This record gives sequence, C-alpha cells and structure tokens, in this order.
Amino acid sequence: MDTYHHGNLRQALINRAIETLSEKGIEQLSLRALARDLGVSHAAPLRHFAKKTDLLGAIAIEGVQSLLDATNATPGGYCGQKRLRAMALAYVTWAQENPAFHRVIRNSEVMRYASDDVKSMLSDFADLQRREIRTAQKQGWRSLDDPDVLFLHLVSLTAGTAIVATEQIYKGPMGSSLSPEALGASIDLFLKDNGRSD
Amino acid sequence: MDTYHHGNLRQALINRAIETLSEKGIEQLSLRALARDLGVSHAAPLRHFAKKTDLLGAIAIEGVQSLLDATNATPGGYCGQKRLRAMALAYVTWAQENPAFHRVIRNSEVMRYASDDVKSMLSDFADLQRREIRTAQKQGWRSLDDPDVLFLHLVSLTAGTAIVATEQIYKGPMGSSLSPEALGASIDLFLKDNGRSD
DNA sequence: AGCACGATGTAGACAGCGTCAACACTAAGC
DNA sequence: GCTTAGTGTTGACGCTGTCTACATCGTGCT
Repeated sequence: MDTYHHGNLRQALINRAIETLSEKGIEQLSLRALARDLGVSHAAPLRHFAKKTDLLGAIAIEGVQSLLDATNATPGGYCGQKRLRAMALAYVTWAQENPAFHRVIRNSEVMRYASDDVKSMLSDFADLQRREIRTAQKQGWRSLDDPDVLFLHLVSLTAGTAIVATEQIYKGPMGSSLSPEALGASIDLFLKDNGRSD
Repeated sequence: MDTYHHGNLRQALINRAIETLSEKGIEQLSLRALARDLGVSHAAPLRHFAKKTDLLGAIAIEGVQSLLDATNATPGGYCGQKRLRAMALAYVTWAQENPAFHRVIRNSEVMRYASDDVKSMLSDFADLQRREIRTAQKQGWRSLDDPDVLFLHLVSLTAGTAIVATEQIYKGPMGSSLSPEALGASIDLFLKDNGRSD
C-alpha cells in the first residue's frame, strides 16, 4: 500500500528536477509540477526546500560534485599542460553529458543564492587550475605569459566551449564543427601551443 | 491632461524592460510590473506583445542591431587578424556596456522563439567572422589550421570572455584579472599568436 | 459634418505559480 | 502509551501570463 510519507522525497525531488531540467530548461521548472510528477501534494516540497532556490542550490551541490568527479576521473599521471588539456576536455564533455547540472551551475540567479559550500568548492577548483597553469609554465608552456591572463583565457575558453557545445543557439551556425574532434582541436589551439612552432 | 492612449507604449515597454533587465535580470522581468511602471493597465502590453517572448524578441532585435553597430564602429581599415581582434574586443566591451542586450541575446529560451530576422542577422554576423578568418589565414595567421576549428575557437572564446567579464559569479575567482588590459591580453593569446614566435 | 472602423487602453476573469499557515499522520524516544 | 519532531495535506494569498469583453481615441470615407 502507499505510505503516507514518501520515504525519500528530498532526493526524489532532486532527481526529478534534474530530469525536467535536462528536458525543458530552468525556467520551466516548477515545484508544483515536481510534486504532481511524484504524486505528492503541491506543498510537500516545501518541507525539504523552503524556497525554490534551495532546491536549485541542492542540485548545484550535486552538480559541482559531479563536475569534480568528472575532472578527477581524468586519466592520471599527467601534470601541467597535459593535465590542463584533459581537464578542459573533461569539462566540455561533462557539460554535454550533464546539461541539467551545467545549466544550474552556470546560472547566475542560482549561484547568487548558492551555499558557501558550493562557492568554496568552485573556488578550490579554480585554484587547482591556477596551480596546473603554473606547473605547465614551469614545463615551458607559454612560460613568458602572465599566469592571471592564462587563467582568464582558460576559464573563458572552457566556459565558452561548453556553452557553444550545449546550447541549441549555436548548433545552426557551427554546423559540423561541433564534433568531439573539432572541440578537441579547438582546445588544443590554446593548450598544445607552446609559444614555439613544433 | 493625460491622454487615454499612451502614444508610444511599445517603445516605452522595450526601454523600461531594458532598464529592469540590466538591474534585475531576465527572470525578474514581468509584463505587469512594466505596465505598472509606465502607468498603464496590466493588459495594455498585450496590445503590442501578445506573448512575453514577443517583447523579449523585440529586445533581441534591438540587441543584435546594437551589437552589429558596435562591431561596425570598430576602427576601420583593418582586415583579417587585426579586424578579428577588434571585433572580439568590441564584442566583449559591448557585452559589458549592454548587459541587458547581452543577457537577452545569449538566452536560449529567448532565441528559440526569436524571429527569423534575428537569426539571419546573427547568421550573417557569423559569416562575416568566417570570412575574416579566411582573410587572416591568407595573411599568414594560423594558416595551417582548419578554418572551422578557428571559427569554433573564436566563437567560444569571445562568448566565454563576455560571460566571464559580465557575470557576477566569476568576479570573485577572477579577481583583478578582469581589467580591460587583461581581457585584451587574453584575446591576444589567440589573435596575436601567428604560430611563430615574434 | 458625421459616421464607421481599426488601433489602442481598461476591467475582469482564469489557471498556474511560489509561499505561508493550520491541520493530519507517522515514527521514534521517554 | 504519550509526547514530540518530522513529514505530508489542505486551503489561502498575491503574484504572474494570458484571454475576453468593453471603452476610447484618431483617421478616413461619404
């Protein structure tokens, strides 16, 4: 028989939200629709997420965790330039495979109200990239460039590539140049170039 | 005395929408609030924009026009690589100076319902960039690279840089490296590099 | 002039939304 | 076994976008 209490409504809400987020985007997400989908009353979600932004915040935590897992699952043993390349590609691939997470994490409304946990995780992630840039430079990659500029460039390029690779708007203009090979080649324009011809 | 008819409600709605868009973002925009701000009844906007997306579509048209104007106002006489650099910088600067337009144009919900006019204008803009890439390559800039990959890279980098430069999320992690000089230097990593040391 | 008509604004209604408050059920600890 | 905290339900409020019916204005026709 059906129990009065759902049992795991909190996680069920998150999971269903991720589904609808992938299908219909963030503006179409509604707490009441989630409640209907899960067969609970319209106010039940409020027991677990007082505000809609709290649900999105919880998804953001899972999303950042998923992103960190994806970049950590990157083939090990590399350091510096090769690691940066692997991380950048992992980011783009992750964005393509987890559109819901990607949209949530890159949404400024969500991140404005995100918990400090999320912010510090992302901050650590940024620091990791900064360190790898330093390492790569010590190995001779773009050693004369300002590391802050390299970091800005890396973040801009990966964020932009992920968006171009996932947003429907760009599908038309880009045409065939969104294959994994093309994406890798584009990343390589920055991350294989060592400032000298090779 | 006040006239029964507003006189230019359509443009007034667009202008006020751009204001609130800059201040509060796209999710906070409401037709009824606009009507209140302009002192007309809650349904008056519907005479000019049957759907909320129609208003955003109209703003998108003005936005794309503004973007094209900004890139055309780029110092003339250049072709190829220098022109690409000027266009990329103009795009980022434009995004910073016109956050409302930038948000609307980069919003996939809006662009999904955008008119064919907007889409063809953006398509022409993309073609222009492709041509400049070809020209730059003939001038020796990255002449061995696949032009499709260069185009993908250019779009990703400019889109990403504009987002990093405008979205509050990145302000923290990026810190001081968002000065115009840093942005220019980051763009130059792609657009000044000619594949050989110089 | 006067009249019809289209364009534009108003008033009211409806459903859907987020959110709050009051109440109902259930499990867990004393 | 009773209390209590956690969880789900019901109903309400004000907000939203959108629809319909009605009001008012300017403009062109006769």
